Amino acid sequence: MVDRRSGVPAFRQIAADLRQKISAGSFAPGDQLPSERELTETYQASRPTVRDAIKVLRAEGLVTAEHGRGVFVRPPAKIQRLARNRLSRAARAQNRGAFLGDAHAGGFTASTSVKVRFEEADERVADLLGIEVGTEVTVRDRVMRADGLVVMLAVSRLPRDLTRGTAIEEVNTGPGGAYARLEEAGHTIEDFAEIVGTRAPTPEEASLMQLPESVSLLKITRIAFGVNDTRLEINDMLLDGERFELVYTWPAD
Amino acid sequence: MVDRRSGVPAFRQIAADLRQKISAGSFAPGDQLPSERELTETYQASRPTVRDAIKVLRAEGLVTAEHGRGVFVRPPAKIQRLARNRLSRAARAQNRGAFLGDAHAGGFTASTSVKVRFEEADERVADLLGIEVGTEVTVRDRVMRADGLVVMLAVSRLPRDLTRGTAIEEVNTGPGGAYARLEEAGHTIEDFAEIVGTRAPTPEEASLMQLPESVSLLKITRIAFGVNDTRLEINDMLLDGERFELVYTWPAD
DNA sequence: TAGTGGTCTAGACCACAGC
DNA sequence: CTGTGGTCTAGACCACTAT
Repeated sequence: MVDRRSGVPAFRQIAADLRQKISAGSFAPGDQLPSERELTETYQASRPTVRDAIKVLRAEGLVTAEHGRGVFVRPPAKIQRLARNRLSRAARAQNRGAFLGDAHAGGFTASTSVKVRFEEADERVADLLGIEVGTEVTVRDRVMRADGLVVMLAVSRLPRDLTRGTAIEEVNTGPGGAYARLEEAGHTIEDFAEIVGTRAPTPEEASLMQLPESVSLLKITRIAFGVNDTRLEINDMLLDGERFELVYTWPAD
Repeated sequence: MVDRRSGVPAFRQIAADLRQKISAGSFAPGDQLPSERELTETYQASRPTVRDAIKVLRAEGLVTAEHGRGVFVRPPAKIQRLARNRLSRAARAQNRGAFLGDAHAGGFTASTSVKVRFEEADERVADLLGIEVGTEVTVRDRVMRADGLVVMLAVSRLPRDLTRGTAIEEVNTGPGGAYARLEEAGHTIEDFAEIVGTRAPTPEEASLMQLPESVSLLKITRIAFGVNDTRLEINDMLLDGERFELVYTWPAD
């Protein structure tokens, strides 16, 4: 039950006990936990105290609560590793864009929905692309799904001068994706940079990606460099932090 | 103060109002918020409701609560970018290990505390280091501080065969850090790989890093490769996700 | 000592899911 | 309809900080 004299708050003891039962397999992935009212009996605690315990487990991503249904043990996320060589020309030559290449490697079926629009560069975009604020940019707004679930949001922006007359302004960019079209148009990609951070999802992102609000997102900004430090594209990506790992490799000098 | 008929929970309305006041500057960084008892008066809500609102702001990293003192507005996080060239031999030649090199670049004063111990490789460690389970490994357990605040936890493990008789088994590894000692001992580092993910902190990590429990951590596993795909070191690092961004660059094939 | 946040209780009513 | 989680109340006592 709960040791009232231990100095450890009751809700933490309850959380620890439930956590242990989950990892020991007493509650299997997908199982429903006892209802909050039942747990008040089990642990001889009030309902807010039991709820505080469940809040801890939710923040850890171990369980999800579904209003009107119950609290369920989340299946452990299948980690999908995204390696930097997903951007290789070899992969493009096999007709795949970056995400479809990942899907191929990860063994899941992928689909994307794309919207193309045009906008004027704001300060951040202008700075990253090395252009003037207000310059027209082509925006490709993509939602990636794996086995039907939304796993990634990506917004890429290119100076419109680079995309005019190419399939980059179409929903379907054709074999090899936008990078292949860029290089066909004579804009060779010399280097990539990725800036990786993490943040909590906005409520809209949480519902779109069907995530509990407590899960954190991996935020990646990729910059594609051309010759002479020109910037060809920036791509802002958001991934479910529990489902993805990123792998980077480089030679030691 | 709180619109009871809007359908929006009271604690979210209160959180939104306080958030707005913070971003508008009514409460400046470092300022103390009104006490929970005062806020119950202001918003005509019970104390648990007010506390739920504050919990939201804590989860967002906007405020911190200090027991017995009050709730304070957190200074906005200064993003520190860690670039892959932090591991260059050039930086080591300037007498700095990776973290102190970062500190130098970031303009903050850094300190570390180190504990060295020895243990037998568990399954994960053995797999990553390419050794047998149970092989003795040297463990360097480090806590990094910047301007006094804990910003990073790092645990690196090396096969003990590589470290015997070197300063890697000492608390102070000497100029250039453990990587410099490895190379002096003839173990040239050929490549690095980093696996980047994110997760919630355990309660212990949260208190050690003085973070709200709901903030997410960047989790990095670095592998240092020697010749012929041998593994020289694995380094498990945890960083405050709000304060750090990682930068990786590579040529486009 | 007074004021602060941390924890906890024993209820209440609501919204949602499923039979 | 019943059972679930979501929200909320009006208190209470404790632990910590500062004076």
